[in-house]
Amino acid sequence: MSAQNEDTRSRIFLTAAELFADYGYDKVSIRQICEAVGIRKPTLYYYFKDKETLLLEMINFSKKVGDQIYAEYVEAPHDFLQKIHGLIFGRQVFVRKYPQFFRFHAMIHLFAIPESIKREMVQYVMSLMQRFRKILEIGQQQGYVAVGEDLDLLMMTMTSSLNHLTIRKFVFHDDSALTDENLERLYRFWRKHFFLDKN
Amino acid sequence: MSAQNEDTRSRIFLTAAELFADYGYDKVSIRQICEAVGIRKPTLYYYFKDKETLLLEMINFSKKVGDQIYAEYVEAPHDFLQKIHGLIFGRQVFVRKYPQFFRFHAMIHLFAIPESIKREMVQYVMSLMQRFRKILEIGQQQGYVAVGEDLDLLMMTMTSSLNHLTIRKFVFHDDSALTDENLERLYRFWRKHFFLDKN
Amino acid sequence: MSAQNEDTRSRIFLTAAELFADYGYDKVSIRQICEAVGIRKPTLYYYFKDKETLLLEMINFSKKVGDQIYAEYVEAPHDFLQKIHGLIFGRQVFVRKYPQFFRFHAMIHLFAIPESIKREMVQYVMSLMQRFRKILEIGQQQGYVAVGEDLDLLMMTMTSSLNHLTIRKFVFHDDSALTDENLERLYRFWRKHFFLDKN
Amino acid sequence: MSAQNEDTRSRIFLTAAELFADYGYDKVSIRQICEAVGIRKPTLYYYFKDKETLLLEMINFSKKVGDQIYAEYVEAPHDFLQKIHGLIFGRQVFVRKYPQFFRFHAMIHLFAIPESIKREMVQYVMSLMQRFRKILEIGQQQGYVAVGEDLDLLMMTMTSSLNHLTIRKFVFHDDSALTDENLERLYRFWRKHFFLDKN
DNA sequence: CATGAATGAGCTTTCATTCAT
DNA sequence: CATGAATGAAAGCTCATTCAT
Repeated sequence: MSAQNEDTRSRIFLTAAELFADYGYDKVSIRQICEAVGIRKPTLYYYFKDKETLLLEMINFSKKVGDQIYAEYVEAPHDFLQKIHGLIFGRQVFVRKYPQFFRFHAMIHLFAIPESIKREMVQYVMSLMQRFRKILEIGQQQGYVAVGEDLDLLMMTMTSSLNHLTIRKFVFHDDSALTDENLERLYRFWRKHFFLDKN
Repeated sequence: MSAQNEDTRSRIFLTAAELFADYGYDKVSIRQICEAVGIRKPTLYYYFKDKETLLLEMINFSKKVGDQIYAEYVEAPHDFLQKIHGLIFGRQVFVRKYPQFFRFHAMIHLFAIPESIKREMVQYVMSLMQRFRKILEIGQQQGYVAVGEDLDLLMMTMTSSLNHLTIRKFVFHDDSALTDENLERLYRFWRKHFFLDKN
Repeated sequence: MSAQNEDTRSRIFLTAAELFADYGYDKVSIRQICEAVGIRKPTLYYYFKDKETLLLEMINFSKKVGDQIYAEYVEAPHDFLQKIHGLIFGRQVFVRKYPQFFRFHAMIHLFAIPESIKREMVQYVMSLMQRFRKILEIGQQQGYVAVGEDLDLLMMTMTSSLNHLTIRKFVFHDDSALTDENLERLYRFWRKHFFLDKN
Repeated sequence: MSAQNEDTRSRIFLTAAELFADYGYDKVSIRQICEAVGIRKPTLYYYFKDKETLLLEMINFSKKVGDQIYAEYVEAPHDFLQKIHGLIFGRQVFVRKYPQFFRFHAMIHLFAIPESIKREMVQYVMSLMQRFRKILEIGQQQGYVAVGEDLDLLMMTMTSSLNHLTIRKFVFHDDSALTDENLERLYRFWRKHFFLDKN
């Protein structure tokens, strides 16, 4: 693959990600993407079989990045509180590394996409939940989470808070939502209400 | 307005609500709505200026019902815990009273809608937040919420949990999410983690 | 159905028949048809679900007319030779009644059409053959066709000659092919070579 | 021209012939041909100026082979009946020698091709007819064909029967149509009905 | 009140073809 | 010899909307 090639391809990729994040998958036409990239329509089809495939490749890229960050910031650390901290701040790493892309990643759940892709996404989110539940079990073993705690509700509460902030930033364009300071506040809130202090 | 008139109008209204909830606002065509209702397109345009107006009227109806229920189940009760209980179970009242419509109400946040409408919706949701924050302040006055508690985060945590369950039911079609039993569990979870027992 | 309606619809129908006959089904675009008729594209789609349906309706009309003529000119007469005469001159009746349409009828076998439609057409032609074979059997009973004659070959020979002339006229634009005089010649040729004189 | 060169060229040639025969000239895209051959599009354009030229070269090849066989099997033999036999079985020689190509040869008349090419083809078919008429005149001289016979109709009848069988095989996929046995039957049918026995 | 008929603008996708390398 | 990259033109089709009746 020549440099030119890679360049055009990834320009399509990133531009489409931004547009999809801004207006939703099917409000964005191929024409719009092409105009934004500065190519003609058949060129886009040279790189991506069709619109759905373009979306799929973006979702897969999203997942890959998300998984990598989750592995590094949540699963790798040994200490439970560090995992929790990583869960919160891993998002910031994503945002900073692929700013345009994170918006896509955050929005993708919200807009109308082909049914088949939607089903796959639901599957994926479910599996993420399972993975996260294991983290909480480790927290219990390490004595940070009370025995008898309702882990499902705890998991849901934490996940939904984080998503809420993300949506507030990217859907409501509320820039105060996802600041480092705010996330630090969230971390303290969780420690205070949900986790035991071991000392 | 004759009875016939009103009937056709509300049949359009309800049918469109269901279709929008099922497939998203702009995946549903005027044609589809008309076919489902059993009328021709100009008839729909007789009752609703255009597709956007139809959506707007549905959103306003949604708000009205939501507000009524909020007033009755959250604002009316004197005791803070009753308010919280009402916050949770008011949704169930909505669901049972206008089943098709609640699905619309829950989904509307998630799909691509005209930008102007979206802005208005964001405004509305913000104002709801403010209203809810007042409830928490009352909780503080009544001694149920700790002095020094981070009310913003508390509010966000609660709101997002409830929304999470709603989405799980209507987007992920997970019927186990929004059962009475589950909501009761959530109520206990909140009481245990967030609210003080006054005795 | 208003008169206007019927008019536009049948103008599309006839214009498309001519164009299809001239250039073949998929060399003719919807745009071309619309321009020729003097309407816009959505109007065509108002009357015909899609291009394939348009073709199908034309084929069915073709069949209907063909069948009627076959019944009247081939099956109705009692005497075998009259049947044969009707077989030949029935075509002329079709040509004169629906001139544009007969061209379509003659060409449809020859051009690329959707596979599903093609299969159905083959079925139909086969069934016509069966019907025609019965005519020859009657000829045998009436003593016009020799006992022991190879009816399959006879049938094939006759059918293919007629088709040949038709193709020569409509594909090769050889106007001398399908004249009354020529058909009369063919009739005599058949009588001389294939049929017994009963006196 | 190198061997490699010739090889690629003829692979394109044969593959295109098969595809054209299967789906028709303009239902087959350059892309499809290239994928089937395993080359990229510009390579095809290196060997053939454009799609029409490719078709033309195929038609010319078709003609050449057809002419050769006609010369050898129809024109070369001295005895009229042998010529007729050759007319019938020459096709089988073609089929066996260039199986993929004969299908193309048989189908080419049937599908939409550029108008200019079509005109040329009609010319060619007409000239074949003239050539064949000469054969029948020889038959008359040799006493196999009755004086006063309508040679045009005879010619047409024979040609169209043969074409009919070919079409039945390649368009209708009726494998029973073009068997040696069937052709032998046809030969006997002709002898019996059209030709005089000289003894 | 309701509809038949019509439309402009737009959609996704594919085509044959070219040019620099 | 062969290809990666690009394109103008056109395909079939659907959309929200309107107007005369």
